[in-house]
Order: sequence, then C-alpha cells, then structure tokens
Amino acid sequence: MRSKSQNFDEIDNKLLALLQQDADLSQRDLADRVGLSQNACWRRMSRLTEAGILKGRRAVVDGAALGLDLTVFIMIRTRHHDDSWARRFRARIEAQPEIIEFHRIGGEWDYMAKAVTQGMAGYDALYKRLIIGMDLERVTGVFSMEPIFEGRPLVAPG
Amino acid sequence: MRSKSQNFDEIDNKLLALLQQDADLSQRDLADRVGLSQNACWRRMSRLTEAGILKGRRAVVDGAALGLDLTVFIMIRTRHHDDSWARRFRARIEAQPEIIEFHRIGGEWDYMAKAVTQGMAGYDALYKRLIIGMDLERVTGVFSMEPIFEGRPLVAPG
DNA sequence: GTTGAAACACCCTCAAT
DNA sequence: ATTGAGGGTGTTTCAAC
Repeated sequence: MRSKSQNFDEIDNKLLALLQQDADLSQRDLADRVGLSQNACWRRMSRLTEAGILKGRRAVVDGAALGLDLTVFIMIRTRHHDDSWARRFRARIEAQPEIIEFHRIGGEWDYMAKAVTQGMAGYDALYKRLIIGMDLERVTGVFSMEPIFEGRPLVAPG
Repeated sequence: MRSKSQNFDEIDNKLLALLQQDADLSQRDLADRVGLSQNACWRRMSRLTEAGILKGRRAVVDGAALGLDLTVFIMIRTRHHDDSWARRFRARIEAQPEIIEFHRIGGEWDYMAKAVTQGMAGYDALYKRLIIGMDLERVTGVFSMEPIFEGRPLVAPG
C-alpha cells in the first residue's frame, strides 16, 4: 500500500487540500473540518511541514484587478542548443515580469512560457522584448480565451 | 499616469510581490522591507484586501514529495461544439484531480489542460480516464522536461 | 505619514486522560 | 487519540503626534 510507505493517510490529504484552497483557516476550523482535535491537527501540520510537504504560504492576488487580463502560453523553438545560449535565454525570460511560469518541454517545441499581460498590447510589448537578438526559430502565442480554472490543489493519488 | 488611476503605488506593488512570495512574513518584517511603520503597512494590506486585490492565502505543497513528479500540458481538439457536449467535457475534466489548470484556447487546439501526475504511468492512466467516450479529434501531451520556474508573482506594470 | 500601548485572538506547548 | 489550561506571539485597534 503506497499510502503506508509515504506515511500519510486520508486526513493528511484532506488537510493538504484544505490548506491549498485557503491557508487562512484557523487551527480550530481545520481541526473541525478534518474531524480531529485542534491539538492532533496541529501535530499533523507540523509533521507535514517538517517532511517538506508543506512548503509555506503565498498570497493570492487578483490579476484582473491589476489590469492583467490576458493569459497566454508562448511556445518557442530555438536554433541554438548550446549552454551559453540557453543561459542567456533564461536570463532574458527571467527579466520579463509578465512570465510567471517557464518550462523546457519535449516535442516539436523547445520551451513554453506562461505569461499574464495587460491585454494584447501588453503581450505585443512582451513579445518584442522577448525575441530581440535571440535568433529564435519560431514563436507562437496560444491565447487563453477563457481560463476555466487555475491553481487547483495537488492531491496525492489514493 | 496609470498608477494614479489605479490608486496604488510602488509600495503597494512591493507589498503584493512580497506576500505572493511568502505570506508568512510577519507584519513587522513586511513593514521593515517596504520601509513603512507596522501600522501604515497594515492599513495598506487592509486596503488591498478590501479592494479585492488580495484574495487570500494558499499553502504551497511540494508535488514531488507526494510523488507528483511529471508536469504535462494536454492539448485537445474536439469534434463537438455544442453547449451540452462542452458541459459534459468540463465535468469530465473537473473529475480528474491531476488536472490543476484548464483553459479554452484559441488557435489550432480547443482546450489546454495542465496536469501533474505520478510519472508517465500516472499520465497514461489520466489520459485513458479523460478520453473515454468523449469522441475527441486529437489529444497530445506536451511534457515538461524541466519546470524552470512556476508561480511567479503577478506584478502591476509600471 | 509616525510611535506606543492596550485588547484580543490565535498559536503552541504541556499536563492529564 | 482526547480535553483543558497557560504563556507567548502577532494582529488589530486606538490615541496622540
């Protein structure tokens, strides 16, 4: 049984799911919702934190309220496959605050970046900053017409 | 000046960035880092919360510690474009806990899902659960070979 | 904007069961 | 595993500048 080897059970999973949805829940609320005493619940959180599973909390901000209303996935294919170019490219990517996620990927593209911009004008500005002098083979923006959901909690398979 | 029309300044931006990176910072630490008194800093957080910009906090969990070590973006093209099919499809997607993000997208694909699975076997299982009976035209997994960064803070453009 | 202080809630620990 | 209780810490509010 895998849950045994990982040393956690359904209650831990529920705890993790709850905290990923709302880390402002008080110990009392948490304890109530998982059906444990406040004390036992706190011990579990401690264990999960020490095990490195709970890594901290982050504030959630409303992008739209900041004018960041367009989500776009940028697919990139490069002509260069040496280390020094890759480092330069990563630095370029990191310098773009609109890019909130970045992966090296398999398949017909080399990289994928997720960006959130102020409309299409914001994307265009980002695009120009991104490509200049990088000699990319191909770049295409895949636009989110409707972000149906984001940020769902990670849950350990049963 | 746009920052004036949005009624917030550099300090608010710094506050939001800090909280998005670590919401466990105490009011004292926060205040120190933005160069404000604890009191003034707290008032700003209040304003940002009431304005709906700060929407809460979420716990961050280490996926790898749960065995969730493979990130994959699933591109989907469908043959159906009516409402009732779309609703059925969304319900199917929502029933898959590995899928943590889901967009309707423009371009040559209709939907994109981001999933985190226990290796390739986990992806294969998800894939089968996903497609059965949905009559999709085309589905392809774009695998993250290396998630270079994720979860960067949203920042309002200057 | 600032400091300082008080009221309060919550967290964490401990003791006992 | 549970309850209950204490001390300590941080948050929130308020008064005065």
